[in-house]
Amino acid sequence: MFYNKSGDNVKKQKQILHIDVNNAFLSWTALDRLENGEKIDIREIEAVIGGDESKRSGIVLAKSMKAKRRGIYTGETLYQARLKCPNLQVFKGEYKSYKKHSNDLYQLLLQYTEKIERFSIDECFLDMTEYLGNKTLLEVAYEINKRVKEELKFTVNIGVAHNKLLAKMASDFTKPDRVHTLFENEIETKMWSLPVSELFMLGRKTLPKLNNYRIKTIGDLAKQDKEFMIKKFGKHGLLMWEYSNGIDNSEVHYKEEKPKGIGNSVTLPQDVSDKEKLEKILLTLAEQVSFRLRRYKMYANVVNVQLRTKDFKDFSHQKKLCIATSNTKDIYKLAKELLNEMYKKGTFIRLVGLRVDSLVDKDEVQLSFFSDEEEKKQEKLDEVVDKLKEKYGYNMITRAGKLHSEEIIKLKDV
DNA sequence: TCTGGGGTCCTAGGACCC
DNA sequence: TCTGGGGTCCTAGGACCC
Repeated sequence: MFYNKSGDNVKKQKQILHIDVNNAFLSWTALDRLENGEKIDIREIEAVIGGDESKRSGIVLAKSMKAKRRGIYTGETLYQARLKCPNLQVFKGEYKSYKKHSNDLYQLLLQYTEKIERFSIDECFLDMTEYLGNKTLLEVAYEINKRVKEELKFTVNIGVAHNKLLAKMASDFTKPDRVHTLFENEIETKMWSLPVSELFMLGRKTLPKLNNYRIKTIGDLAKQDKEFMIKKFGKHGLLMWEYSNGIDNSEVHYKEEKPKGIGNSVTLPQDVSDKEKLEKILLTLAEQVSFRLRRYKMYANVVNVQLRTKDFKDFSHQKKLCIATSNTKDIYKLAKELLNEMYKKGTFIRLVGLRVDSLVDKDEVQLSFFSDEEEKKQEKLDEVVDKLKEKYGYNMITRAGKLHSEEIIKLKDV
């Protein structure tokens, strides 16, 4: 606690940085290629990282600055991107490599503060409040920006502010390789003139609703009556109103958190209307999901199955398990039930998803005295299979039952 | 549209209980 | 009964993020 001139308690202002890797997947792929002796730096040409069109996942995951200047944006189809840019070069990504580069960045940032929240694979929040020493927040930002460039060979944008929201908004200003401040006295000049769609947590569904109320800029939103926003948009309305006014009291969550749910889903190479096939796919997904669950040493209480039809309609059903479990067989059994109750014969399915929710730590669960022999046997089986998977790689070990679905969906490394 | 996959959080309605 | 009101749990769906 600190004191102002009148002797009142005032909370010390937080000193926050938001680090955002520029065109992360593309930059990191560029580095890997250069390392392998390739001559062309794909950051310097019209290039994107894209999904696999033959697997019906042909979308843009990241783009170079040159591709961006052609109007290509993340999430659009490769087909659309090629129309805008006929010479576009498309490259595949490698998740493992991204993880490594992300860790390299994290290790460098740890030299400045331990209070780092890994917001995604390419974004971090730093709470520098207690770690500035005799430097200013801005000086640290420039130092990090320079060191990342020199030592890690990619560039970052850094937002400098007194809360996470403003730091995040700031890092999104002009790109790449820039440091931007967004302090309270700069909100009006730097943020309020932006289109309201630029505000964090304001998505494509909310934009037209706001436009209906003649709200076009973040400033327009900030000047709305708070109660009006709550009345029209509920909690989300309050959140948007606060964000537009630069209000955010959330902390930097630097302690590693356990997941609240774990899920895997797969877009099928062809639409499927055969329930037996869907069940096989569910078994494959159940193996994947429960393997990840066991790796976290957690149990699930809820199983959720998602289906997407060929015309892109999503359905999901979920159900509580009788007892929390991480058992492949138990999770698959309930998933199959859910599929059976929701699948209408003859419907063409494009995507199948399986996720587990309401996760609890394994050692916080009361072990049942009556867990029967069959259950113990299943646990042992999972344990043995998991060990083999850890040793020889996830895809080396399969169950007989799902062999057929392996022909349909090829698993990636977990 | 030739439209990914992994998450978190919120809302609304129904069941059930007091 | 021509039936109140509030709390909690469960489920389905949707919005948003990277």
